Amino acid sequence: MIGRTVCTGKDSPRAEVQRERILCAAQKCFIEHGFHAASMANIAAAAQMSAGLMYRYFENKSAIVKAIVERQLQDGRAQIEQLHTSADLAASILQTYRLWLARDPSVMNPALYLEMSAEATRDPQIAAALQESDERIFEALQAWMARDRDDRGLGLPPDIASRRAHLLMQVWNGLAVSAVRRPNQDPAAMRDVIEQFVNRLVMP
Amino acid sequence: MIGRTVCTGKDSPRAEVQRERILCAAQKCFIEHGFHAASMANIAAAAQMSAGLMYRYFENKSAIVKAIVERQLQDGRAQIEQLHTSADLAASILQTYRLWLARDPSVMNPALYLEMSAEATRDPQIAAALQESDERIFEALQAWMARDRDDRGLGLPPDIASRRAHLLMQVWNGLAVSAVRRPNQDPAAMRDVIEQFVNRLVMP
Amino acid sequence: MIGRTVCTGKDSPRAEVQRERILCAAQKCFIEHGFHAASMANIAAAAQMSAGLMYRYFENKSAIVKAIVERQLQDGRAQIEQLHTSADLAASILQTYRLWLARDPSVMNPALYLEMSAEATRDPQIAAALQESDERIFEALQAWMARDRDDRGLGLPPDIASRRAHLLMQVWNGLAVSAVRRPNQDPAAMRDVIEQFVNRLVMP
Amino acid sequence: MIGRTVCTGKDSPRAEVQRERILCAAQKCFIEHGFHAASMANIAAAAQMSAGLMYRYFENKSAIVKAIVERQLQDGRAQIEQLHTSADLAASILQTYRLWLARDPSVMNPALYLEMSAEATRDPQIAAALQESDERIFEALQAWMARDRDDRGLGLPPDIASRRAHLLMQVWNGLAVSAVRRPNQDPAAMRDVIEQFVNRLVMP
DNA sequence: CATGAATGAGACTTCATTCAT
DNA sequence: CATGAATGAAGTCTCATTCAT
Repeated sequence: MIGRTVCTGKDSPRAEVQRERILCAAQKCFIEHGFHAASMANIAAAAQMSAGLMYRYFENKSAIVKAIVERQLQDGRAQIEQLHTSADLAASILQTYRLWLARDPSVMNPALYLEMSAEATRDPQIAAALQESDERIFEALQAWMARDRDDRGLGLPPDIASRRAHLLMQVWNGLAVSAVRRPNQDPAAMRDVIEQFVNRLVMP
Repeated sequence: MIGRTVCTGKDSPRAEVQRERILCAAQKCFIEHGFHAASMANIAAAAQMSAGLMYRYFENKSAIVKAIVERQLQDGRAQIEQLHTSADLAASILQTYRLWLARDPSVMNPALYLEMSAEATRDPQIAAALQESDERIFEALQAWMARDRDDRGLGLPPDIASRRAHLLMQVWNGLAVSAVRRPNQDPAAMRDVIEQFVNRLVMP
Repeated sequence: MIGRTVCTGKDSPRAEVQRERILCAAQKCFIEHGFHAASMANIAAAAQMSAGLMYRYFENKSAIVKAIVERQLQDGRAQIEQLHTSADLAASILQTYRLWLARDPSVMNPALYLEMSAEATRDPQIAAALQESDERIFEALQAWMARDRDDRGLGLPPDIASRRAHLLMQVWNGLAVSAVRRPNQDPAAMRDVIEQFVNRLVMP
Repeated sequence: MIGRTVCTGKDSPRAEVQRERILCAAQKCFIEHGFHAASMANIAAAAQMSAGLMYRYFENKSAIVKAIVERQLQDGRAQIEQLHTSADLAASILQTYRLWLARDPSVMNPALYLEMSAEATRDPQIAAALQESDERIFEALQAWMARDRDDRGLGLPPDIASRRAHLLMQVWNGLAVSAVRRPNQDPAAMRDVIEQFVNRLVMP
């Protein structure tokens, strides 16, 4: 212990790397099998480690689920933020939809999004996490819509901004459902739908 | 046995009644626990019958899930049909949303809707059922929007009708997600959102 | 259901027989391996049934342990009762000690007796069961010692009866410990010890 | 390395200190959780060292258990020896009982005493250790009772000394059981019981 | 000397499914 | 037709022990 720099413990970089491996594997398994059907053994195999080892980094399976939920929410918020920082809202939404259809692993997975939403009706912790995240999204969208056009906002009156933020969230959610239910849909077919919608959404 | 009408077999009315009991119980259990966490024993208890008996009417648990999925799709289509037979589209959508928030058991359950949508990414049969149902919904909506106003339609040109049918479906899906993720939302708060959306949706 | 007498459920004779099988097996395993080291698989094998089936009759392993504890306490009380209904107390105690040394399965097992006593320091439910049982034993002994000699008692004054009841319990416990720790002891060697003790115990 | 006394190996003072730490921790854990339920991780944490390190000083968990058993036997013998070196036997026994009830960590722990006695029926090594220790205790007690009163003995004839030594051991064991099973007993309530017993025990 | 990450066996428990009654 | 007892596989989780660092 003396004169030697050890680097262990639950906060060590090593531990962080392991947690990361587990979460990557878990995400893959949850997408493939769902939260309940994916087993700890599945995840361990995907993470190339023994099942027991995972319990060094996560208290139990539920903790892994929670962590994945948290991640998905983050990924979702990241995608939403791109919307109102992009010059072309319609193109941005369409791109999101494309990534969902392509099951791009670097963005929120829409199937997980639905599954964790359903799970929220059974698990209060998940429900709370989702609500909080949705709240943050809504506020960010509304703020952006109400902000001055000079300040990269839409310059809408607050009450209209609120309604449109809500509507945008519904459509965003709806597209996530669509991406899951109609995975072979040609995203181009949605281009006009989205453009028309956006045209009216941003209309003063 | 003489003078008595024997009425057995899988298509007897009795069998139909039993299947019905099982499906009612299953729906309740699936809503409460999810497809995977609900056990055959749970369902049997809810249906007030033995677990073994259920296998006389359904090949296995998966068959019950499939049947519930079919039912939910039917319930969903029934709700959608109400939309374009109603005089007031906005009120009708809002009412749908209200029922979802109230977890009214006589209509499609939005949590199940999300869960089975997620499940569709894993089960091709479910995926096919969903796609077909969505297709039918889309066509009905588009037909209604394209039909003459004299004939209780919206009288929109076909390409516009198509886009707006798509958009309506996204919003409908989005509201289902909302009903699950924000179960304590005051439905009245959505009234203006929906009305504004509908105003533009039905605009010639 | 109609016109047929079914006999199932958790209170059926069948269930009682199964519970008995499980408890017999469990007792054997607990004696052989101890409460913790005996596994549900051990018990299932000894009971010649699958491990899962045991959960139809007992909620969990702990419930089996509790049931065995309860049984042992009953067996112990039965042995104690024999003491003061017998004409020859010393012979009766010696016989108890003999049975313990012989590991006679029809009487309280002294090793289990010690193990469950130790377990009582960790499990409040077990502790409560033991205390209650000890209380009943003490009161029975004291009552017997205080009862008139005409009424098959020892005719001792209450305070003396109380002290001697306590002392008898200590020796009884001590012999149980002895039976476990010195299993090869010749019981005859204890005859005089017990007789001398009893002579003075019953002295007016 | 010149001029420095290297002091390693299994017999170094350092090693002895480590073993001591481990045993202290193990005793605490065994008392708290029992031999089986206490984990090596528990013990390591209590000893403030890594789990792996313990294997440098003990071959395995069983070796630690054995060492603790030896310790308890030593502690027990130390308490017994106090009995026949004390002027007042009854007071000495009562004091022992008091310390047991108080769970004083500096004396033999009665719960461990019971647990290891039970374990002796499963583990021949433990059984042998216990028998040998009991033998030594018995002989010491008997010798004391047979020794001349001038030589701080009781001056009893050998055969009587033998019987009374046995009886004393039963009562001693019985009090250990009592301390475990009736932890809330007021020790003063046992005073008269013990005094009466001792009066007759030491009677010529 | 010391760590704690890693493993593999095994513990408890649940559950879909079958089948004798 | 109906039961629920029974099984076996599988799931979650724990833990003694080893070993690279």
